[in-house]
Amino acid sequence: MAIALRPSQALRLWQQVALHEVENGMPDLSTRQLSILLTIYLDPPPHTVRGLASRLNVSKPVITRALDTMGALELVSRRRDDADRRNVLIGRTVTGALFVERFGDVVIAKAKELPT
Amino acid sequence: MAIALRPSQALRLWQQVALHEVENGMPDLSTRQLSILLTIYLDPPPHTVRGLASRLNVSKPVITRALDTMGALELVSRRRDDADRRNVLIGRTVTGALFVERFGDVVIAKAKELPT
DNA sequence: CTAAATCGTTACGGGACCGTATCATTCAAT
DNA sequence: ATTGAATGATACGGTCCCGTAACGATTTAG
Repeated sequence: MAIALRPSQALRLWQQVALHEVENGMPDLSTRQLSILLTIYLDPPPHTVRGLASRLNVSKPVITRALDTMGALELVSRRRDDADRRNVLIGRTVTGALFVERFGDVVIAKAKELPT
Repeated sequence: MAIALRPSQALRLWQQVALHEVENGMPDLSTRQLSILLTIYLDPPPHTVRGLASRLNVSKPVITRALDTMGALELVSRRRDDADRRNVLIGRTVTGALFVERFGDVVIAKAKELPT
């Protein structure tokens, strides 16, 4: 079933989650980075630079740079595709899985606290 | 009443909203910037640099820089406090109000599309 | 009236990101 | 074998942001 949100609830939910992330010193990911990270963890693999770039309607260097940064944070991994060695397959990491899982828990918790 | 979200719904909602923002070329705000913007528009004024800094548990320059950037985007405004001219009062703008309102609509729309 | 405290901004060196253009590597087709 | 296309990374100049420290302006305290 679909989730029905009123405007004040939708915005308050986003604010509470964002505030929680900032207050707790989580990585200050941009909307782009977050969309890439969540796509990697939610959509079925394989994920490639070109695929993500066209999915998000951005250039390839944007994806490469985001992967550089999130790779340094160990949120995602990169490995060559043995079948076609031009491709880079983007994968999940333990750290990234924990981050995403925890993030989902924060959303759920803040949604539960929303006033009527 | 509280909103009950399952983990897959919570994460999928965030992904869909983030993807929508990126695809449509909206400003690529960081989590910090978003939390500041939403706090200005959702919490009762007055808002000051020091108040936001302590609310978010970050340093004052972080707030100043975020206000610089979002001010250039005309999402927020700054004016001196006549009562105490050390203070800067942070206010809303027409552009910012439209942005926030539209963002809320995106959240609501994506929540409505969530699979059960 | 002077000294301390407060507020927001700026300075600094360093890192991350931008868009565009170009690159090396790899594969596919002739 | 050679050409062409495709993939991801890199180079470039420029902008934004970081954390720390200092700063000017203003208010408050003694």
